[in-house]
Amino acid sequence: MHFPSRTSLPPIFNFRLSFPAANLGKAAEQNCLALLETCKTLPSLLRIQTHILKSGLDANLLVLTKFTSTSSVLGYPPAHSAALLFSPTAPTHLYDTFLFNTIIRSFTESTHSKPNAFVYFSLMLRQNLAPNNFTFPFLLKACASMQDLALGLRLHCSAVRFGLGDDQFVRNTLIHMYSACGHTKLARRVFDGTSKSDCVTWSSMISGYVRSKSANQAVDLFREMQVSEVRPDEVTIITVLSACADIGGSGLSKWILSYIDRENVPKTLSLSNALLDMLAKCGDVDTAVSLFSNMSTKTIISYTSMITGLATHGRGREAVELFDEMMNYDIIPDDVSFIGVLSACSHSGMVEDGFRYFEMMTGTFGIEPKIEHYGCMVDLLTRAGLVDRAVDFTESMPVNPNAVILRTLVGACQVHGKFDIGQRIMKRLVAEDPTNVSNYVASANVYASMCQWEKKSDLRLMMMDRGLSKVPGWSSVEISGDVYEFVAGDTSNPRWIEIFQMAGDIGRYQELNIT
DNA sequence: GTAGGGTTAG
Repeated sequence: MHFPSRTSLPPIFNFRLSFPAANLGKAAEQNCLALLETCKTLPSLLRIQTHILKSGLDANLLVLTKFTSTSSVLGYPPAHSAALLFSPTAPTHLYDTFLFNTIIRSFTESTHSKPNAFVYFSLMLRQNLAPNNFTFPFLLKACASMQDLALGLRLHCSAVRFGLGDDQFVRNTLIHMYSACGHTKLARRVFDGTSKSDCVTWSSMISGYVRSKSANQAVDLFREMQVSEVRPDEVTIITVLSACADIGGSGLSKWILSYIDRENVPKTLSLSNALLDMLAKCGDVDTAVSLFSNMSTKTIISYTSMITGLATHGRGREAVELFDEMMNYDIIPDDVSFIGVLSACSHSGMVEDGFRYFEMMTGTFGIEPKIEHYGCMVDLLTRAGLVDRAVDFTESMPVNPNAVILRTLVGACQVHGKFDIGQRIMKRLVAEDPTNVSNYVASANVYASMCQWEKKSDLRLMMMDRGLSKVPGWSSVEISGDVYEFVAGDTSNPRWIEIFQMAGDIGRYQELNIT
């Protein structure tokens, strides 16, 4: 049988097979090999492959090598390379959709070899094997995590061509794929075209809205779901909880809390984590703390949510203590938890502690700092009034500062009267992203505090010249359970009088220091 | 052997 060369593959799926360099520890690798030695049949090999993948190791190279080295059992010819598994001399009667699906899934579950899934998809098509309703969800999921919309669209077409466009699993994964690629509208189109929606269909679309920062739409859709026949499950509730966390509406969060009690939604680890985060983000830190202390198992996510929650409410000392407690329980901190602890230091003026944790991150845990971590450090220094040190730090960073960091610096220069440095960074900021309005606003504030009104209006002209306008800041209030968004002077909402009164009340409470 | 979920600087 003629076997296609890589170059004759359809160009849309023309990926090159690639394997990451050995990314297993030596002990783990030995362990895998020992396990693989015990396989004698294809099903046992597949079982062990699944086991290895579930243990979080990117073991595809090992597994595929094993496919070839167990050739006497499986009937494959010996080969040195995994890519030769499907060599021209391999007995093609062993090829079936199930085998390809298994290989495709193993690649989609790996961290560094996802594109290989598409190589095998191409090979599968070339063998005239029809993909089934298991194949597309695997591929679409890989597509979603690679955020490759073009590829996703082609897969969608392909699924339709194979008569799987209406399959429930395929449709649900399509919704996820489109929203993961940032196209909520396309996701919604698939959602609206679904004749029979199940719980996953609704949850996928709701989480799509949460992902695109449209929490209100997520909640609206959840309300629609309740009218429909479909019952939400634990995952749906977790998704709605994260929408509540984004909105910050306390009535909504109270409602969801009573819903969880009423419907006896089991308080699993994931649900408790989502609940904890929602409570902390909605300002109910004390309830979050008591929930956290009552949790029987706590993961790195539980700790990070709690640390971040404490940090944003100025309880930096407690956040730092919790971080240390976490390490005492042998939970290894990750990059996200370091963002939490660094921001705790920053919000509570703990400069030296911040530097200690920053060094611990690289020194003890070998975590490469990301731009967010550098951002925390710049924030830490500027909040403490150490503007010069912040500027030096920015210049010594191995990565270029992004607009967020530059805006932080410009703001600090304005507050602390470092106008000359401020102006220098300002120019860089506007050059960095000339379409971002907040860059001009940050710069205009510096000129304003220097009373250089002409320069400020020059900036304004430059913005108009480039077709930019300042987006008004909007606020939101909650009146009897509904969250209303409004801008200054906005009377378009039928309840604007109440909104204004409440906004006024909030202002007075602040003046009187009542919360 | 399939799909959706919880933590990320200002």
